[in-house]
Parts: sequence; structure tokens; C-alpha cells
Amino acid sequence: MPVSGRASIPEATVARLPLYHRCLTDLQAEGRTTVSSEQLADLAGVNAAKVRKDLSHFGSYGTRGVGYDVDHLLVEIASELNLDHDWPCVIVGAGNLGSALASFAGFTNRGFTVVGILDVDPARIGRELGTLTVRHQDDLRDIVDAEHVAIGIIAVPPAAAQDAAGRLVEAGITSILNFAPTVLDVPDGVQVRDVDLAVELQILAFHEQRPARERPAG
Amino acid sequence: MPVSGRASIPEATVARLPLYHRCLTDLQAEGRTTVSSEQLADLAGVNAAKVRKDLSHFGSYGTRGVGYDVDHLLVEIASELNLDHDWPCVIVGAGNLGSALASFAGFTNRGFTVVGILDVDPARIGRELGTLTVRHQDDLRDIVDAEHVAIGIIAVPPAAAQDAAGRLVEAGITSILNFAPTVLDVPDGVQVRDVDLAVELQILAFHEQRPARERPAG
DNA sequence: CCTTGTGAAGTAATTCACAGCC
DNA sequence: GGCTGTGAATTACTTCACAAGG
Repeated sequence: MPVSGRASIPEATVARLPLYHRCLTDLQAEGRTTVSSEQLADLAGVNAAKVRKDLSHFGSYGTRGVGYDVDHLLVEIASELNLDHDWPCVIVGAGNLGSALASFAGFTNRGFTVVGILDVDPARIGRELGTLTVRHQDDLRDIVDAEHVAIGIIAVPPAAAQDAAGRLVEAGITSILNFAPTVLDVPDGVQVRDVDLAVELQILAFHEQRPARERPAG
Repeated sequence: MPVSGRASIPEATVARLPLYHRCLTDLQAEGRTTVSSEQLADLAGVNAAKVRKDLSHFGSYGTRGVGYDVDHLLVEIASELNLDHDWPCVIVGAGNLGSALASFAGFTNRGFTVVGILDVDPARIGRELGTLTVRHQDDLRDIVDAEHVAIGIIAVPPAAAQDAAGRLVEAGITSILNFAPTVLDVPDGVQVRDVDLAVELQILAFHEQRPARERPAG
């Protein structure tokens, strides 16, 4: 279902844009000025025709015989991804995972700033994590309002996840990244992406032919 | 590309099996004995026809007019996913993320045990993480051999990821879960799954219509 | 030349809709 | 009556292959 006002870009393409963005950032850092669809495809680990079709969806013009201008393409993709400004995020749950995410370099670099981390456990509240201090869950709305937060990250145990989602929605959050292994129920207009780390391992396990016992070791 | 010896199951189905597995585990814990495709679909947040088609791929028999036997279906799916035994895993990188993963309850519960965590930084080596002690990267092969590890988890900075992958492959690992934002080059027969947390946020950002500034706050 | 952009072909995944069985 | 299992229809995605432009 296309978002009104913007020509619809296939979901599969959207999922690859961040990948191209990453590769282009690397190329730019190396001082490269142009890149062909084939080179970009190699870097991104995909097929060259796919790169061209993906980029064609938002009318980004390469130059035939030459390729794409790295700087220009990067700006285009960043603009498509709404990365021309930084996104403040708030994390609910200051356990192992939440705490790690709060100081995770991989976010800060790529357009996202964690502006708050919350918990309900008094033992965790007040703890310092880099420049952040763990605050009480009830401060959620204040933080969201003060920092104009649109993205919430759920890093609580599964039993608490639905409650956390409700509070985030209540506070005005419209996008949720959910690390809890639970299907969240949220109102229309709020988008959820689930990251279940065990699922990823289970998919790997599926494709492992040999059972672990039979490895050519002992 | 189907794995020899097993009837090919579509990748999209494989990716959902862990989700069904999770929901069925919950149902079982609640004491439910049967479930219809529609109920399971609701829990998993997908369409009922999809559930039926997915399950039909490995010939799991439900009962018409009744539904599926929870226990039986759970065993079937676990068996498809090779979850009838536990999978030992090793983590490379004992920074924030690696350390969090090492003590992450979400793995242990679901068929995966972290049996080792490694780093190169002397400041981290020897550190205690729950029942584990951070060891030197050079101990990788010993751990893999001793514990019959087939799955490696990369949680190092991007610049070190390819090297880590090479060492894992060298040590005999055939499946890699990669948290570093880099496309890894590995030999045929080694499978990689990438989890780039910033990518997930970027996809959310894409779908956010309003720029963060324009929220109805101040 | 080389490389893009894109119709057309091919493949995969989803959903429909209903026959068949409990 | 209710629910599964599945062919058929639909939709989405990928890949090919080539015309057109630098």
C-alpha cells in the first residue's frame, strides 16, 4: 500500500536502500566519485540489474557509459530514507540489550541518536550509560515531547513488551523497533519492525545440514 | 536452491517457521492442545491461508474440522528447524553488543547456548560475563573443536568483521550471524545472515511521513 | 566502446476459493 | 458445520536482454 504523495517504491527495494547507502558512504570515504551499477552490486552483494531497477524507482539519473555520481546518489538515497535530518530515538528497557543499544556506535553514525533510555526497575534507574542516564518509564512522554521523538525501541522481556508498546503509542511514537519475541498489537498508523535474534539463529540452524554432533572433530 | 535430500521448502516459509514455533511454545505453556490455522495466524500476525500452505510444505497433518495438535506440530517444526538438539554458538567481539548477546536470555531459551566469547583487546580478555569468561581470539579453534560449534556470531566493529569471518571459517564454522555493517566474503557452503540494526531503523524512517520537526508537540 | 534504464520474461510468494474430510 | 489442504489466480520480485545515450 503506497504512501500518499510519494510514488510507491517496492518494499524489497526500500529494504535495500539502506544497504546502498552504507556502501556509498564507504565509497565516499575512500574518495570515489563515480560508481557503476555492477561495482555497487558487488559491494552490496546483490545483482547489478537489481541495483539499476532499484535506483530507477526514484528517478535517480546515472550517466550511461559512466555510472552514478557517488555524492549525488548518496544525497538522493538519504533523502528517500528521510535521513537528511537526525532521528531521535528512545529505548524502553535498560537490561543487557537495551544498555548495549544505548551506547551502540552503529546507530549514532547512521542518522539515529538515542535521547533516552527508560526502565521500571529502581535498581537500574539513575544508572549512567555514556552520556545518558536511565530514567523511569513514566518520564516517557516528557522525553518524547521535549525531543520530538518518533521512534521507540523495545528491549524489555516478552511479557512486558505489549505494555511498553502501549505506552510508546500513548506518548506519541509512530514507529517501533521491537526486540521482544512477541507480536505487538498497535493501532493503525503505527509501524512495527520485529527483530528476533533467536529467529535469525533458527534460520541458520535450518540450513545446517549436519547435526552438531557429527562434526568432523573428535 | 534446495538442499539435497530434503524436499525444498520456500525461503519465505523457512523464515516464518521460527515464528510459528514461538507461538506454539506459548500455546503449549498455556496448556492448549489444539489450534486452528486462523488462531495461529492471529498469534503470528499473518494470514491463515499462509499458515496452512506453510505447514503443508512439510506434510504436517492437521485434522479437518479441528485444527492442529499443538504438541505434535511443535515437534514437527522443531525437527524441521533442527532444534531437536541444542546449538552451541561462539561470539567474536566482547564489546557492548557482544557482551549483551552473551548473556541474552532470548538465545538460551530457544535452542542456542553461547559457549564462548572472544576478543583481541587485553582489557576485555578475562572479564567475566555470567558463566563465561572472555577469551583471546586465538582460542577460537580450541573452543569450536571442543564444543562442536557450528554457528559463529560476529559482533566486532565493521573494519574487523571480514577478518573475524575468515577466522571463523578457518576454525570450521559453517554458519555466521553477522552484526557488523559489512558484506562478508565467505566460501561456498558457509551461510551468512546479516543483522544491521541501523538498517531496521532506516526502514522505519523511510515510512515515517512527517519529518521529526513537525510533530504536534511544541 | 561502456553503462544506464526498462520492457518483457521468468520466478517466487501470497491470497483466493472451494473440494474433501472430520 | 468447521477446518484443512491445495489447485488456480494474483501479485510481487527478480533477472534477462537490449535499445538508447554518453
